[in-house]
Amino acid sequence: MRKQNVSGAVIRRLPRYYRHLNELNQAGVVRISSSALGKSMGLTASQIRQDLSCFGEFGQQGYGYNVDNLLNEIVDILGMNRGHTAVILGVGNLGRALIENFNFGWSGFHLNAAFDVRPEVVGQIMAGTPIFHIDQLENYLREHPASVGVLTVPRSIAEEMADRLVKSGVKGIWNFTNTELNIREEGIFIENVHFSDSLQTLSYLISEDA
Amino acid sequence: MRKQNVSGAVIRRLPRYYRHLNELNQAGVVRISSSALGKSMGLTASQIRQDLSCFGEFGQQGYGYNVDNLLNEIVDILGMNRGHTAVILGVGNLGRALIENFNFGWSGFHLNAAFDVRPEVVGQIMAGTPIFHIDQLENYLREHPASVGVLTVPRSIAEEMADRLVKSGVKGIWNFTNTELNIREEGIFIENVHFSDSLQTLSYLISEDA
DNA sequence: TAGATTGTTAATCGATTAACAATC
DNA sequence: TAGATTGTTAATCGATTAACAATC
Repeated sequence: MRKQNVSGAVIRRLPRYYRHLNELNQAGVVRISSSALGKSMGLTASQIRQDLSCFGEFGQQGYGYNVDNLLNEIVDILGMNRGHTAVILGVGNLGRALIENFNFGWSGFHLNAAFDVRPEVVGQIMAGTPIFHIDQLENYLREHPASVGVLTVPRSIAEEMADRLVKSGVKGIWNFTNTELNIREEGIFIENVHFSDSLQTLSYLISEDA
Repeated sequence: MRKQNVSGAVIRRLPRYYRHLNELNQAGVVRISSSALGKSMGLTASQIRQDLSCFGEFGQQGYGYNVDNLLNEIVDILGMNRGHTAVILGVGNLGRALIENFNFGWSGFHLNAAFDVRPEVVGQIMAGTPIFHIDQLENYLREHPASVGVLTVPRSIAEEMADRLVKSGVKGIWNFTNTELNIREEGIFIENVHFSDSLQTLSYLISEDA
């Protein structure tokens, strides 16, 4: 797998491949051609073959792709089989929603712990996830390293918490705080989930031409 | 404002402009040049001028852009001043997080109501938003049309709920269900917030080359 | 074998960047 | 006026699509 020259556009399509192949797999489909997959996903066959060729040769002439095999390749490409771990900072409504309803395992992650300051939640175990006081963050991460820190704290402390996560060795930050984090450390990746950007895009689309 | 030929890439940058200009405005900055704005946002001056020129001429030679004025233009372009309204379907953890913590007003929306089936929540008023039984959806929307329906229901009923929203006249669906909705009606827009796609992208980035 | 479909190279299309005349 | 900076046209770069020889 050579990932040096892979464009962001290709990377962002990989999770969609994962989702679609998963559905095909569960529906019992054994093989699929790039044109059939493309049709069902709204992509061209060319694009699918081009995308996959960034990572290897997974198909067979005259046959297409074995669904199960390709699914496993995508899992490997996405790094979903590396035993990644996560901790959540901020157990407000959104933090709780992630703890209780989001399936980290489905994306190859294990959620180790969550952190907050509020006495009502600190010490609890929520859907199997222990909640510690934020003061314990550094100690905890020293013992139990996390691949990713999930930021669901208030905007006002986002930057500070992000710094603490990075200092404690996370490789990525999953940022729900609707701020642009100014991390410039080498090799730290930030993935933003900006609800308001998303809603504003929708606003644009539904608004009549003026 | 002519929006026929505006590419998705440009549209997705508009909310970022909104965010940055807002911060500049609050910091008391009165004017800014495309090169200064670009530097602070990590874009080229060319791109900013090119982007804005899709919608009009908002600057002045030798001066740059008036921050307050440009901010208003972006608000108008994004349709944030059209009195858009929203309803939420599904008051689980995520629905509640949006009701209680997400600032719809900041994106130009008013959240009118939410819908669920669970007796514990139906009839409640949550952070000012009334929660009705889903059976009341059509009646309610007939009286109080909504621009957008927010889908925070379980995956299993996502498609069905989306259909009901579309039949009741929403123009857009803000989809948090991690499924691809198969709406093909003319002029209905779907904006997906796929948490797992986002986390898997991060997984790819933090995973070492194999 | 004949038909199907791959991986890859070449062609096209679109988006970003650079350059510059216009002008505040 | 001189300096700065726009809006826009042209050049470059990158991503998508088309074509096709290789081959299962």
